[in-house]
Amino acid sequence: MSKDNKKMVDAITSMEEDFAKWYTDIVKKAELIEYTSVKGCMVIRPYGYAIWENIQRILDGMFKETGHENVCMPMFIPESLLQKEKDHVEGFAPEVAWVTYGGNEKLEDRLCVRPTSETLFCEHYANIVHSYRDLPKLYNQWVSVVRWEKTTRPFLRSREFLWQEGHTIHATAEEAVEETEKMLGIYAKFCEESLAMPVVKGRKTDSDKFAGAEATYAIEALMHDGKALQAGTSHYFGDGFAKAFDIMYTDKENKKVYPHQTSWGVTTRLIGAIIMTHGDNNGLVLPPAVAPVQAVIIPVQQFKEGVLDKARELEERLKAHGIRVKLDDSDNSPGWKFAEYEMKGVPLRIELGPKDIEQDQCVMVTRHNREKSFVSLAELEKAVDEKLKAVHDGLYRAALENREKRTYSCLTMDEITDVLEKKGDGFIKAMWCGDEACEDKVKEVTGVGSRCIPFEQEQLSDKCVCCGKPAKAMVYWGKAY
RNA sequence: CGGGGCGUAACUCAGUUUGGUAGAGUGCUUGCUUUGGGAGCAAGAUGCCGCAGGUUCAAGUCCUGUCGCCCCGACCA
Repeated sequence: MSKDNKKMVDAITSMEEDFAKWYTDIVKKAELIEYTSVKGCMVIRPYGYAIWENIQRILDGMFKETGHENVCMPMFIPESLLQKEKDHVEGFAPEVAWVTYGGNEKLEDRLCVRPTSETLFCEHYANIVHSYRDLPKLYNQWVSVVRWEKTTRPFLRSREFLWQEGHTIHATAEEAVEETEKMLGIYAKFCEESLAMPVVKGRKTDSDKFAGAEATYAIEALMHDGKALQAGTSHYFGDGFAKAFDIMYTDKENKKVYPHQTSWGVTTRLIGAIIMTHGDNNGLVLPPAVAPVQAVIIPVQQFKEGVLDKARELEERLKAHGIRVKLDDSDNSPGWKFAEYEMKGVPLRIELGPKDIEQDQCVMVTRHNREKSFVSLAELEKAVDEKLKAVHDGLYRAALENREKRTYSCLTMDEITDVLEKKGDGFIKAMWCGDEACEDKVKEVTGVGSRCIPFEQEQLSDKCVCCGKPAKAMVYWGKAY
């Protein structure tokens, strides 16, 4: 390990020592969350919430650009409504929280706290969709949902979590399929362009489908420890929900027909993905697009005449340039501040002391590689733009490299076991016959489950890795969060 | 839901074996000196020892119960 990369912050457990502890250390020390007295329910603190706000702002813009409108559904679903689609209720019933009393009165029809809102949207669509002229409806909502998880982890699996859920309804199957794919594409684009996180786009196997869906698509990312994380999903429902909820419209030929639906979502889990994709042993590393603070200015010998004034001048210039900038003029030592903002993952640090002012320059250090450079103050704005872009590109490249380094092609079960043992966790590419029994067996024998059937297929062989019968598709396998 | 760990100051933890005045480091407050990688000295403030019962002259410590959290597995965004 080079001098430039050595661990400067002792407060964080190193990821090689204990990845899980490293993760929780970061989440706490970077002040993203605080635990509460209810298991699995966390306080998202200002710094953590600001990341979510940036994610929201960018994604919401992308949704609006593609014609979606925001709505807000109630948080309660009567049990009778949840029951209407058989697969859906079977999938979610084990993890819903129930409201059984209203004040002192026991409720006749108990209410579940929404674990997802398909049923609510369906009830509503049944009321407002009557003619082909009413279609499509492209709705989205930003809300929290509750799923009573047994084991919980901040951002990755909490009992209440924030998300957006898009719910659309279309005249034709083709249109709905197109929507499903389009939204998956938007998620992938967002992950790559805003989170600097490469993802694999693909379809889930039938056993992994959303409860009630005809097809589920997902983007899968590989974390630093070689485990896979589902970063977003998009579902095609066909007309299954429409039939269950009796949603019909009159088409151009004056015939009553069923519409076709989709739903898609990403959650605050994305914050967990950012941590585990880019973070290092000095703390969080944030992609510039969603960093609450993109550049921090740290004055050195700030008590000396003119230093703070100059620092404020830089702050104003960068603000005017549209940079989210913070000047830390607290009386902590510069060294303390360096460590603090590294822990918090601020992409760019700008140091300014008497020596710099004398030479009309400042020092810039990029968080991901700690590269230091001297920049003439005349070029401040231009340099910041370049550095932030360099951080984004550097993060993306490193994440992609990690994924490629940890992606292995295997032709037999023994090869899978062998690779996992010798190289550690990662993505395993292997052929599959399409039989669920084989999928289960791979998981049982090797420990890796199917992540997705990627859109970008490769013909590794013509035989299933498990049974040897003709293969239908190449599948990405991995251990998952 | 199974396995493991833990609840004592804001944080990390010692003290529980063998009952006897509630502790340390960090942080916090104030002052002075410092400032280019978590500064130094001095003075201060901070505790229903998770909760409820019990045993005892006496419980952080022993007994019974209970609540909660963290980690690892199976399931899930």
